[in-house]
Amino acid sequence: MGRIPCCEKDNVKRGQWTPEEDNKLSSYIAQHGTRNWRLIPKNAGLCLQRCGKSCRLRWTNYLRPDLKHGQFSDAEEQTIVKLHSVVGNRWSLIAAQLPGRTDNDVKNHWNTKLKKKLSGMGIDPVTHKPFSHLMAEIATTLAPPQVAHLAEAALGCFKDEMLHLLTKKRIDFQLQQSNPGQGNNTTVPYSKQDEKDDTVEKIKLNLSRAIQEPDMLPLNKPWESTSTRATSANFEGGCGVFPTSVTGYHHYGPSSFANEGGGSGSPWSQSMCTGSTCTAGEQVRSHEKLKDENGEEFQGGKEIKNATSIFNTDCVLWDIPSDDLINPIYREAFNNKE
DNA sequence: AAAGCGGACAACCGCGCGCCG
DNA sequence: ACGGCGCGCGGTTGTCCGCTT
Repeated sequence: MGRIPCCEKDNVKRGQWTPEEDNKLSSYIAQHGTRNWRLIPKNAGLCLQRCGKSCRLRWTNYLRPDLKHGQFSDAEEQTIVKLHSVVGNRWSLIAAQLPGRTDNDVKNHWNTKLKKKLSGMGIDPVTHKPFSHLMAEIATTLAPPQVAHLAEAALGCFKDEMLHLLTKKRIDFQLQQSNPGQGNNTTVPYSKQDEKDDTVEKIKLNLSRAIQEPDMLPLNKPWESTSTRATSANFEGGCGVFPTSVTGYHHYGPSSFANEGGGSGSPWSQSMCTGSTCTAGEQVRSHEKLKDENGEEFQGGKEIKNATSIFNTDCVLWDIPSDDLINPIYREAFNNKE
C-alpha cells in the first residue's frame, strides 16, 4: 500500500510553467497568501491545472519576489562549501544562510559546479579532505602488500584529474621558463605521450611513498588545512615536479579557481576545506536528527532552535566571519564559540 | 547545417515529520 | 494512541540551450 498521491495525476498539468500560469499563481498568492497549497489551484478564478505541490515548488523556487536569479558570487560559493563541510547535504540549512537563494538553487549549484571544482582541486567533496589524506587514512588499515594495490587503484580513480592538473601546471611552468614575460607561446616542448608516461610513473612512486610512511599520517589528529604537512611534504620532497595540489589545494587553491573565473581577488582561499576536521563519520548526516544542548531533536532550517550543536564539534569552520551568518541563530552560535 | 553532447536549471517524486482531529 | 493531511526536504529526472564536431 503506497502513499496517497497528493493529487489526481490525470487532471493536472506537468512540466514547464507558462507565464500565464505564473501570473495566476503570483496574483493569487499576493492576495491570499500561501496557506494550504492543495487548495490554491482549486480555488475559484484561478483555473490552474496544477497540483498544490507543484504550485508550492514554483513559488518557493522561482516566483518568490525576494529570490536572486543571477549567478552565485564567490562569497556565496565559499559559504556553501564551508557550510557543506559542516552540515553535509542539508541544503535548506545552507540556503538559509544565503539570502535570496533556495535549497534547490544551492543543491543544483553544488551538483553542477562546486563538486567539480573541489574534485579538480584534489578535494573530496563529500568529506572535504584532500583525496591523498583519505587514501592515507585507508592505507593505515591495510597490510603493506595491499598498500601498493591501493596506490594503483587510487591512481586509476584519479588519473584523469591528476593528469589534467599536472599537464596544465607543467606547461605553464615550461612556458614561463622558455618565455619569461610572455604568456602566449603555444608550442609544447615534448610529446604528450612522453609527458603522460613520465607523470604517471612519478605519481605512482610518490603516492606509494606517501601512504607507506606512517609518521606522516594524521592519525587521530584534526586535519590541518593550512599546513599541508604529511603527504604534501613528502610529495614535495620526493619528487620535484609533483605539485602539492594533489595533496592539498595549498598551491592550487585560489589560482585554480581563478582559472575558472574567480579572479585574483577571489575569496576562495587555501582554506576552502579549512578547519574542516570532519571525518565522514563526524559529519552530520543528511537524515540524522540533530540535537540541541538540551537534547531536543531538531531537523531542517525552520525547526532549528539552537544550532550550537552543529558547530560545537571539532569540525567547526570558525573562519566564517560571524557577520556573514545571516541566520541569527548561527551568528549567536558563532559568537558563543569565540 | 545538423546531429551529438554536456551543462545548467527547473520540476517532479517519495519520504519523513509535525499538527490536528 | 492513532491515522490522515499538509508541508518541507533531499534525491532524481526532464528539458532547454549552447557548444562542439
